Amino acid sequence: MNNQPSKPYKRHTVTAALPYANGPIHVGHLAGVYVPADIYVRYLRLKGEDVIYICGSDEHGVPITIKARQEGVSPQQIVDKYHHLIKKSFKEFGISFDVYSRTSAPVHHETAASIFKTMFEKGAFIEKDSEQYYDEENKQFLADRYITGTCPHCGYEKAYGDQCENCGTSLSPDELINPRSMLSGNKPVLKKTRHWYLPLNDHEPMLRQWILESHKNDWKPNVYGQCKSWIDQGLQPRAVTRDLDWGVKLPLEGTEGKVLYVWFDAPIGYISATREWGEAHGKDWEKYWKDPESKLVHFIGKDNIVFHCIIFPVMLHAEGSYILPENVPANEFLNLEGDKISTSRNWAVWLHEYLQDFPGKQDVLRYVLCAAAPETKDNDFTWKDFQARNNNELLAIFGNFVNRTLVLTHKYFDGRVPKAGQLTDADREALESLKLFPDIIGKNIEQYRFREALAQMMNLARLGNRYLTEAEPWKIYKENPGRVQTVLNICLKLCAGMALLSEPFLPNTAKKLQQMLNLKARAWNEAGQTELLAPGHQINEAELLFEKIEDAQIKAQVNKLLEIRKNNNQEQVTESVKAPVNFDEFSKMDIRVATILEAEKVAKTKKLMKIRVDSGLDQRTVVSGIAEHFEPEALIGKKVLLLANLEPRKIKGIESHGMLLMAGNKDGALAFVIPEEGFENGSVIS
RNA sequence: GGCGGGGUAGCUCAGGUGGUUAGAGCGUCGGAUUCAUAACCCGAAGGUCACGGGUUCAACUCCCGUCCCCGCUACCA
Repeated sequence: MNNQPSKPYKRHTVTAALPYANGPIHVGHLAGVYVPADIYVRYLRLKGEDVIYICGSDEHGVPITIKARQEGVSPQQIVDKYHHLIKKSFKEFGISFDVYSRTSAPVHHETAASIFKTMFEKGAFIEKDSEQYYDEENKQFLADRYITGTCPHCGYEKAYGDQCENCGTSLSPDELINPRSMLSGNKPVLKKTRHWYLPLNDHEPMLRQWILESHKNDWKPNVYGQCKSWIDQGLQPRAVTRDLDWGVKLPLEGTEGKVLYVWFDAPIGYISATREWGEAHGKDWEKYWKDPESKLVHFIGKDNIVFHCIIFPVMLHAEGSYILPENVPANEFLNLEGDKISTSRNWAVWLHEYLQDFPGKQDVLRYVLCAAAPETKDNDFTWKDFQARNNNELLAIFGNFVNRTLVLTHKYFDGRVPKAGQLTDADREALESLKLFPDIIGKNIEQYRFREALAQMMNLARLGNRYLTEAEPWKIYKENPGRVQTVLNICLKLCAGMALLSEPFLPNTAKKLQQMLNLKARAWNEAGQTELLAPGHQINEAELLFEKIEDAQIKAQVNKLLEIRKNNNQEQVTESVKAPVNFDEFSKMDIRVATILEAEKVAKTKKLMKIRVDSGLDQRTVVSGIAEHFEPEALIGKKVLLLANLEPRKIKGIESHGMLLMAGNKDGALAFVIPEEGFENGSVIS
């Protein structure tokens, strides 16, 4: 990460991951992607660089069509709702996109279709036919999520084609017993369909050279390692089309009902957004994507590494005229109060709610999220930490130094910048240190070390506090007002430096401070210079930059989360009640007491145990997913309940005849279920 | 199970081609101070650098093994 190639770039193309338009933005998104990217581009702008910051809503894909169905509205209505909510909250929060577009925009459909077409004409795809479930009444192929049926594992009747919500198992549609189309309720039929695949494997030499060799030292370890892992495991062709009516239509004859797979069209959204910006501002957008002197950087979360480091670059490379990203600084995940953030479980701090609950405190959240950004490993957001960082750092160190300086300037010199006299060693030291900060902070930002950059920015304020305290102007004013002039002159210079250097991190605070100092906006490199404020310059009234956040406010937020946690636990209980069965259905089950004779772990699995049982009728082999909970030796001789007439099934090459019945609690622990006294093998449960 | 990332003070994190007393911020405790939103400033306590082996004159830093957390992946009848 340290050896930045010193290639000179003429311009910067910075993208932030497109938020999926099926929910609002939360602190995890901000800390991982939008805040770091925003700091980066604000810094580049202050350096006078040519930079464009691109984002937009990702609005295609099956989950949005599902959500639309559930709510009885069109997919467009869903994405409209979230697109506007997201766009508005970003704007209010101060994420300074040059353009925030959306993938349902006509310019995106055109761009994505055209890129597909170019690739198609260059022979970048392979075509393959396969059989997929089709709803004859609605005349359409069914996405995995649109097929429902009985879960082959737990018997839950409303399992989806990709996952059973009851037992959490991931499925494929052909595993479902008695599959039904969610559109018509009919039994779907298998029908042949044609799809286009991107042969990622053909591009392996390019990826090896580009990532493994030329970016070995400047990509983050998590990103580089993940890419290496994927490349070494061998890449597979990946379908780029789907049978769906929500998305970018294929620009080929005779392909009605087919759209680009969402992962293919989404990253192209960066390009179409740039095009939209270029057309609106009369700028040549293509330079930002095609000129090798443009530096392309993708800010994303770790879940997106493969798309931005492998798949999208392969697309760009196959298209032929595009540049590849110079870096992809992916962050890890942010947890909330110890638990994973979850949109569906409402376990999140939502940006639009934060903006309501803490009006005018955008910079506080920016500060906290940057200081605790998950740069090298997952991190935890807590309200207590939020409060502490505001009260003990922003307010006590940054705000306090500015306030002390301005109050003293007004008190002694009527708000006019005093003239510096003879400099002492301490004075010179302070000014020398100030000069170093633009470079120190800037270098850290350029290397995507935002936490360290922010800490350095705060060190400038610490330096100011120490200098001021040691100089003690309030003590010496009477006998030596000339000395006080020099001290405050230097303190004001430090404040002026802070007013510029804090801008990428705390843009609203920086602006406020610049207004208080009556300072015109300057370039980044001027921050270290000492003549920003001329003697005699009139400054404005001192206002507080930050206010204390009281315990009550924090308590309210914590309580809100506790309430959500409580609701989630209750919902889990009610949701897991299965559909009613009648007695006949129940009596089909042949459940018997059995004894475990042998048990061994199945090789190369985490959960599977191969178990030999005596069922009273016979001895048989059962494969059971309990290996995480028990040691094989501990099982031998144990009495268990056996579902004896479950259809045999091969698991990992082993034929399993039946199923062991276990009790499982909400923590995921398992326990045996057996008769109280030693009933003999074969005893029937009814 | 495979692959990747991580495991360093109460909390959030730095660090090192191996080399004297392992660093910072916040928190805690003590002192000093009053210009300042009980804030600032000074000082202290606090770490077997996940665990076990090995290489070495010397390892937190290199090698092997184990455990734990996160992600991808296989798998869950």
